[in-house]
Amino acid sequence: MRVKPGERRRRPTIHDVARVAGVSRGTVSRVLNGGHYVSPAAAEAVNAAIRKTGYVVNRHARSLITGRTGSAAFLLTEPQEKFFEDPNFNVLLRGCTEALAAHDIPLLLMLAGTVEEQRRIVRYVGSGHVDGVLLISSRAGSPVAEQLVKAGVPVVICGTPQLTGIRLAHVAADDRDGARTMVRHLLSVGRRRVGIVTGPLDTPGGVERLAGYREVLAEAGLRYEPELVATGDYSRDSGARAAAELLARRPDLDALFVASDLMAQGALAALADAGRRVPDDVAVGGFDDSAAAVAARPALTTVRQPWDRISAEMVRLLLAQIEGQDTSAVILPTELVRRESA
Amino acid sequence: MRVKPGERRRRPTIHDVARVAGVSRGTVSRVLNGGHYVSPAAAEAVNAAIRKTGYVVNRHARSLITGRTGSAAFLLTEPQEKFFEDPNFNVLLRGCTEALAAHDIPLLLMLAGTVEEQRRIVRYVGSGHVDGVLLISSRAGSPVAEQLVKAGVPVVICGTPQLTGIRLAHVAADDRDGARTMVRHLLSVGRRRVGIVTGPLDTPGGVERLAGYREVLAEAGLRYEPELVATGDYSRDSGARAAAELLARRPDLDALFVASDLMAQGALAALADAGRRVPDDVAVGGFDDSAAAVAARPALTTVRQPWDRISAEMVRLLLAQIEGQDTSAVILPTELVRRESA
DNA sequence: TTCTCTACTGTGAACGCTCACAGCCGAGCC
DNA sequence: GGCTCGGCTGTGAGCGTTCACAGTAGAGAA
Repeated sequence: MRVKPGERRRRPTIHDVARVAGVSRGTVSRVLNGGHYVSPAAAEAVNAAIRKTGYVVNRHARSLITGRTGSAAFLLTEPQEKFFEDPNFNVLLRGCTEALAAHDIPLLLMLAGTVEEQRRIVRYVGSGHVDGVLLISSRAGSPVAEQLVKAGVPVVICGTPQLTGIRLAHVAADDRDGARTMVRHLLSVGRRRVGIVTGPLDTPGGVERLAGYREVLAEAGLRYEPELVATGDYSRDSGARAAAELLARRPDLDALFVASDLMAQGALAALADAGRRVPDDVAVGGFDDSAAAVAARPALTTVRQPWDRISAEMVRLLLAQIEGQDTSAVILPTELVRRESA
Repeated sequence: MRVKPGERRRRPTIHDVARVAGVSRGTVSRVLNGGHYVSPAAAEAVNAAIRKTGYVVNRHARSLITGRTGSAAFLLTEPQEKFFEDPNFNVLLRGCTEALAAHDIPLLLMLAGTVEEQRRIVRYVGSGHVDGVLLISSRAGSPVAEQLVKAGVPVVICGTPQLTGIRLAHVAADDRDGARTMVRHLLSVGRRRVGIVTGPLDTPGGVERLAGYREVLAEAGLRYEPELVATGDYSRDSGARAAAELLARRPDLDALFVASDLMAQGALAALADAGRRVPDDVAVGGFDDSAAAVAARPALTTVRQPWDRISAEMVRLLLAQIEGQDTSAVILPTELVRRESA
């Protein structure tokens, strides 16, 4: 609508501003970049000229010389739906957006759910369109990370990356310790037949939480029984299915550690269907402390992942990398949140 | 991680490729842009040199001269949560992503829920970082659209924009006609006391669907009763509240037209709570034909919004605008989808 | 042979900005 | 007065591309 080909008139450049303000390009540029070494009179004239001409910097020209774009990407390498319905995701995205906003850096959400989209995005990002990438993926070691790092793009991963040849900066909660804390809690309230619904076992989070569970059983002198283990995919439905399965295998179950709040919601439903009271008959512990934990009935006792700190650390590491610093991984502690379910 | 300041070696440029391939910059550039007027031998040498050097174009340099970036934005001007839980949103996003992918254009999702973020994003987009913007907002006439258009950025809006001074390209379903179709259907199955749960009345969609409802009542010789009208905000809960309210006011209600499937889900729950059978006691019609319609019990009879065509048209208009063409608005027809609820 | 035409190639000039440098001016010090 | 020094300013170069243009060589027609 509007704007015909020819009509699209040339946007004012720094030259135009300089001419209108009666100063040189250099002075305009200095005003644009902090205003140091500029006399008040000149600064005033430049600002007036900018308003008058409607000047906006051409970021391409600027980026060409500075090598910076002033933006960052939040890259999802799995199908969007999976994330959008995940309560943790929204918290993380908001946290990262705000942390970057403090540096006046816009965050661009990019979706690369298919291999073809991944190629497109890697090419796009690799050719310099953002200063860095926050990579989100439950299978955190996806080849995308490697490709980006090889292309020289600063990358920080959320979660623990799968083992790869190169070291990858990442920020994660201490999954194993969180699981230990929860299982210890379940034992401390007198439970002995503790089942677990794990996340996918091809993800670090899935593996680590199971490992924590096993460690605590061992330390309490309890036997590890594969019969008490079922696996879900972090969705509510899978939690319900897994819980029903455990209940069928071991009707005498008296506690359940579910590796995500969303799955725990499903598990609560399955327990209710089976006529079990929570926490009286079966104590249930979740993981995440997401909105789902509070919404659940009964409200979930869970392990809090410090999403605010995770997003803050991710942004901190990314900015440091952009500055050319060497960054390392950050593992953050979790915290037990007691509610009604255990 | 890795990449120390000095270590960040200069990326190969088109010069390097030219030197390695033993040709000129011009020839390399031609290979990069379609390969016309390049001899097979030269093309081969250039491609080999690109592989050898690991060359990737610098998009800033390219954009500086072409004025294009090869990317587009999907801009949300309302809080993310609102969209992420909306089943329509995912369909629309996916459709736009795919339509643009056919042109090898990556789509960047930008969130501008707060006024401050809107400023940041408008500045970012206005300074040339994307070729065009697909603007999504229920209150489609938000100032963001005007600002972008004034900054010379191609914009296509999803939905009907509020009245503003400037004409805005947009794509929308024919809300009023869809509403008419649904209400006619409810009357055709013998209902006479038809209530309506509208969307917010400060949005075009909310207003238009109500208008369609009134038109059909008039055409059927029925009186319009404000008592039969309640307003929601497109959320499930608001649908339940509105339906309960209508039921309290008019217990003899025999049909309900709910302006979104999600609200209709809520309405179904409220009707069930009130002991009404659907469709026997009360026929219920939704709007959208989203995933919620199929998931509802009973499955919703609804009005299908052609999201696939909407996204395709949005992209078509945007690309046309980017080419400098004048584009107009597109209104697409809806379709009645009969299921169990009416 | 000469001329034209086509396919291809190289070169200089942008694009709009930042950066380094050099220069200017006036104040303060010797 | 001469010197230094700091604040401020203008200028030229260059970032890595694309684009327009000029130019070359070889094939085919006249």
